[in-house]
Amino acid sequence: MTIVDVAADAGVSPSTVSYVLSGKRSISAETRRRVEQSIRRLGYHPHAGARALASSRSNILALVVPLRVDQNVPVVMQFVESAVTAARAYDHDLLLLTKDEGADGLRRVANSSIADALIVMDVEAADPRVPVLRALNRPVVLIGVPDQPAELTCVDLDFVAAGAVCAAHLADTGHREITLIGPSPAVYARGTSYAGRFLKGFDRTARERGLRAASHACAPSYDAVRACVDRTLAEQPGTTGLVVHNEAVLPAVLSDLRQRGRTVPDDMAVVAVCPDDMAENQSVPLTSVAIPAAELGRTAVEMAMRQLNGESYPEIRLLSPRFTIRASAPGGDLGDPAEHDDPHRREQGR
Amino acid sequence: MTIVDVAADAGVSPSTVSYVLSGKRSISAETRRRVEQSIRRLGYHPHAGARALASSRSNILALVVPLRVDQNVPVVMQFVESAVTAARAYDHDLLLLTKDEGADGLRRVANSSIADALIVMDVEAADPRVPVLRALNRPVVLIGVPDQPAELTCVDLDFVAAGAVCAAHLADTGHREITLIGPSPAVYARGTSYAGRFLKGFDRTARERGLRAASHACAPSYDAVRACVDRTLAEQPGTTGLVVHNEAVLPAVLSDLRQRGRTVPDDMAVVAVCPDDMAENQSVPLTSVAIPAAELGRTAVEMAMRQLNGESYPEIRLLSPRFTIRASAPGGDLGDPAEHDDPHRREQGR
DNA sequence: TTGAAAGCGGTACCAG
DNA sequence: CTGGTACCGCTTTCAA
Repeated sequence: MTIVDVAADAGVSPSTVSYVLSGKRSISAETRRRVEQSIRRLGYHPHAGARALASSRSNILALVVPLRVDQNVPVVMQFVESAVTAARAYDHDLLLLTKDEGADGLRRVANSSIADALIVMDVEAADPRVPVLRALNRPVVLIGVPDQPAELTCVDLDFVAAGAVCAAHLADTGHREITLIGPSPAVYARGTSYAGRFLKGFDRTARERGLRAASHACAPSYDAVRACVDRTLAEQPGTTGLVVHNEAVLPAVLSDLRQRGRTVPDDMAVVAVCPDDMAENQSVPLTSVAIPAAELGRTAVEMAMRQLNGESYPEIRLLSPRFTIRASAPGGDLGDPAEHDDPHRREQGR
Repeated sequence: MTIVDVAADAGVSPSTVSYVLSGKRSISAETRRRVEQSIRRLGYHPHAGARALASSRSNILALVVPLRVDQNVPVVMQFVESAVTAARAYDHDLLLLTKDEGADGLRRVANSSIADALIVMDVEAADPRVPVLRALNRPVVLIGVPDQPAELTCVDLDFVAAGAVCAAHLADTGHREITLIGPSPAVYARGTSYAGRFLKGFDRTARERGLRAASHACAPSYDAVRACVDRTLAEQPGTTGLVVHNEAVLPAVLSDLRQRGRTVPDDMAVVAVCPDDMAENQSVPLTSVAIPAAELGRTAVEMAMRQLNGESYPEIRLLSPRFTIRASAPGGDLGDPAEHDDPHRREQGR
């Protein structure tokens, strides 16, 4: 089944079939009808390789994901799902690469023209892949913001704002001493920028609002969580609010608090940074900043497509956090214990 | 940068360069050295489309995954990770498709020669994609076993054996009344075969060992878990052993039991079906049958490659379950309460 | 509005 | 052991 067969069947030339498919020149209604019918009748699908060779477009986007299972699993999945869906809407497919392939993998995929553009997740502050990507001469979209993003398009959640919103909510609802349970030490060690950016927003807002604030990295295990809470209660026993920026330990934190006899939210308010469905499905529904994985995936694909069409110049887009109040850290208007009420609290979102 | 440039640089013909790359005919050491050096110096990467066109091999495997976030998330991720890694070892890349694309997506990818072979996860009993796959005339590997697998290669965990092992362990350690908390009702509704197969092994073994056994589907929410445990305790109050074949609700089950004041394993033994790292990282380490996601991914790729090389005929391969005893349902030799000891217990694995 | 034909960059057959 | 070259199937320019 080639374009020649279709052309013969429809009684036109191959180029006409090609143009019917691509819409790059006008075709009489009658001709189009005949060609489309032949295509359907014969079950014709253009050969991807031939098309890529002739047009220098593969209609494939490479997606580089951190497939290490150490963290973020549901976030990565949601991201990937929305990215493939968005890509299909632009008639593109997604090729999956792992972070392990490193810079060589990027070069291979780009230089062999397997992919038209690259989307790279989990970008670190001084990511060695960044200079390579810049030299690739192909559209690139980074998820996350490296130290030197020059000339590269980036998109990410505005983690500074997210940290600020979490601290502000606790301040608004009367808490005076709060603690951030952050990502695993490994994340800080790798210099993944979101960890530091979130902390920055958290710290700054806590300071501005006159709160006493601490923060601890926390590995994804029950023992690490226990140690982390131990430390919190020892160093800052007056802590009444926890911000958990680490999806993997959410169940552990809630379970640990329960074992200590601390009720959420009465003895300890908890604000999380995680996908909404995860926040809704804990033992206590969690007040949270949503990680907009789906929106990031869709946006990344759109930015890549725009670059492919030459309609875009480098840009760093930070998505505003969406904050949702649930049971684990109610707003002042939800009838929580009056002693924590604060008449000066702000609006819930931003 | 084309093969002609490399040939000129090395002072040989294009075909020689091609043969150096493919190894399909013998090349003198000296020539090979010169060609390889030119390739490196020029940073040459063969054009994937051109290669696919000429050789009718894209070196791409299509992987169809259930990207709905409703469940299985870590399992799918692990599977995908090991599949990409295995594919790279065979010099192939992975194209990601979602189940949503359905039969049309399979036809598109196969007929346009984007992919050389297809690996399809989450296959249902009467999956409408199965006949389509059979007609595709390309290598296919199914993860899961449909009702009519004729002519198609399948690989999966031996869920019948897995269900049997779980029930047997509880029987071996003295339990007389046990309950299976199964997958979400949606999974049964879709007719995903693993649910029924596990139940079959569980039921049969329970019967053989003279146990009283019940089973309930369970949606992935705290409420559903609570209802499920309520029902278990109401209908069969003597239940002392739970088998949980539903990764999503594991934390909820443990948390619910704790809230009811039931200690694991003393008041209630728990056996899970889940990946090992998940079993190890619950509030109580879980005795479990491992879901061998990584092994499945690797095996699926190997089976696909073997078919591509014409070295294989249709086969259904069921991986034997690997059972690991941890704290939530100790073996008789682990010093658990003596009243549950059973001198006739068998070996732990199979 | 349509057709003819020259590539796109490899592969693999046919020669030598 | 190596070279020459006819394709692979589609896109796109040039002509009509």
